[in-house]
Amino acid sequence: MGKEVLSEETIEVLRNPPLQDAARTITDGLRSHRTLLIIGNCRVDYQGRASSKLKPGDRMVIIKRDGSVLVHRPTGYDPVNWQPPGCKLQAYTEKGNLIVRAVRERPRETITIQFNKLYLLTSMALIDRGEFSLYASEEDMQRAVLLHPDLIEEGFKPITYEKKVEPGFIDVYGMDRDGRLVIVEIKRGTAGREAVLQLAKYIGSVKGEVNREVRGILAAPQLAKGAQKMLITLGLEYKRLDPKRCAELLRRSSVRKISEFL
Amino acid sequence: MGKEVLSEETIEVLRNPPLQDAARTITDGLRSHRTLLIIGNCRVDYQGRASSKLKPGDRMVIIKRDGSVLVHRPTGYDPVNWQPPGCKLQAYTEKGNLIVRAVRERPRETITIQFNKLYLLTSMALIDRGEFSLYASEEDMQRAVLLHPDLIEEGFKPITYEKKVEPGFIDVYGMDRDGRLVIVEIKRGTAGREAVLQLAKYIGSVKGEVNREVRGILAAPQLAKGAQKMLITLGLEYKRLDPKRCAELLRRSSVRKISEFL
DNA sequence: CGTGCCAGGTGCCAT
DNA sequence: ATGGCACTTGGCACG
Repeated sequence: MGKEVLSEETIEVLRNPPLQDAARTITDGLRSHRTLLIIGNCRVDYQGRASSKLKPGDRMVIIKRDGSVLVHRPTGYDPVNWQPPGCKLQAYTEKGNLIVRAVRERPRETITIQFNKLYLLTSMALIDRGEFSLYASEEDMQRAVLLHPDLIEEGFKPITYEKKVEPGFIDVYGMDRDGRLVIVEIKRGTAGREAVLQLAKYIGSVKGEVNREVRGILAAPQLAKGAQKMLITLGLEYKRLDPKRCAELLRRSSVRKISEFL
Repeated sequence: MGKEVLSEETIEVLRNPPLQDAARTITDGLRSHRTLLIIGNCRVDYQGRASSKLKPGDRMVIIKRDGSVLVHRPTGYDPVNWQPPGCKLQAYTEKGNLIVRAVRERPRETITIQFNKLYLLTSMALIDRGEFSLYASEEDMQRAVLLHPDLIEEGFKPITYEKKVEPGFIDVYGMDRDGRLVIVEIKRGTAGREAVLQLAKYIGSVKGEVNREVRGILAAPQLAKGAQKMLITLGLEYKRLDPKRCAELLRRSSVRKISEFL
């Protein structure tokens, strides 16, 4: 797989450009579907499902090649104004201002950005084919196990989750098909010796309370080398549990609240 | 009111900077709470409520002065990775890469951005005190109803708004021309089954308290198909209410404070 | 297409 | 801190 590097020519930077020049560069950029970044002082109007007015201030405007538009203030996670992908754009000067207008059909919405000064204009041909993967959180995996106990083993029946014992909280606490107590420790990533130790501590604690056999199962996508040895030594078990599969299972189920399970 | 213009010195632009220089500029920028814009080739890791991996590609990273972080790909409305305001940041080089790490406590979440090449680095002191106003929100609709109760029906008299009952808050609570209690639930978009359910819950709660007839009216611009059926089944009513029209009515009236109505 | 449902939702305001 | 809920929610899956 070759590394792709952007050549210098594919990124154009104008500092404090005259608005006329800016309009031309933006129009060119829009035509060739480049990514545009406009930083300057502007006001913004929005008309659509709702409507809004934003008085002048310094903002960053991102125009992506799929036609999405983001207007960002210097604070906050959310864009103050925006347009989702697929809208039609135009840029021009009018009465000494640079106007950028983005129109979306269905629903009909318009945002109009009016710059009186540009600090920076960047027109870029960014290349991004990097794969993105999102994995479930440990909480999600816990939910999945409660919802589908067979993920641990056939006949497993959860009794509680996050059960408090002396050393901490047991992820899932239940019973196997033969009525033996089972403690499940879930890890989202590769489970190391530390996880095994954690599980062992819980088992010790529970054994001290109930005085009968207690099984311990470490559920994780992968087991570190040293961890396997340790598991065997301590008489504990391992069950492969894939975060991605857990996430899929949850997506299919409509149960959201963890408290609805038991 | 004087117009504020950013002086040229308050915006620093580095093109294709060595990563060492970039790390220094970013660290300085973080300390002085400037807005940072980093464009380059990077991979991103996220660990927190969930976890994610993003393989290398060209991205735009915005670091705002409140500690929010946005990683944007060249397409899409959403940032591929992010951190809400208030997180702790650091930047440094390691093995020839520029690392930017943003950590949030409660919930503990970390994103790590690893650049192998920067195309552009901008450090800015943006000034934005422009007021933002949004019209035709659900709050506007509520205000409009309080100001012009006839929007619901002739003779409707509001008693309270945002009345707290067991399951939540009643948007508008009042009485019809015949002295029957009325609960109004307002939605600014198409009202679905969920909205009907919400209304039904409030009615149940109020009926349990007052032991007399209670009408329920769902006010929204549109009713989803399944919702209509459900409304009829539950003996509830629908009143068309347009957010834009509400905003219009408010503009004509000069009453702004919602507390001045009752 | 509309309708429903999830999101690393985020944000705002209440107790 | 937790709860309730709106959002120009946006996004996706599904009938």
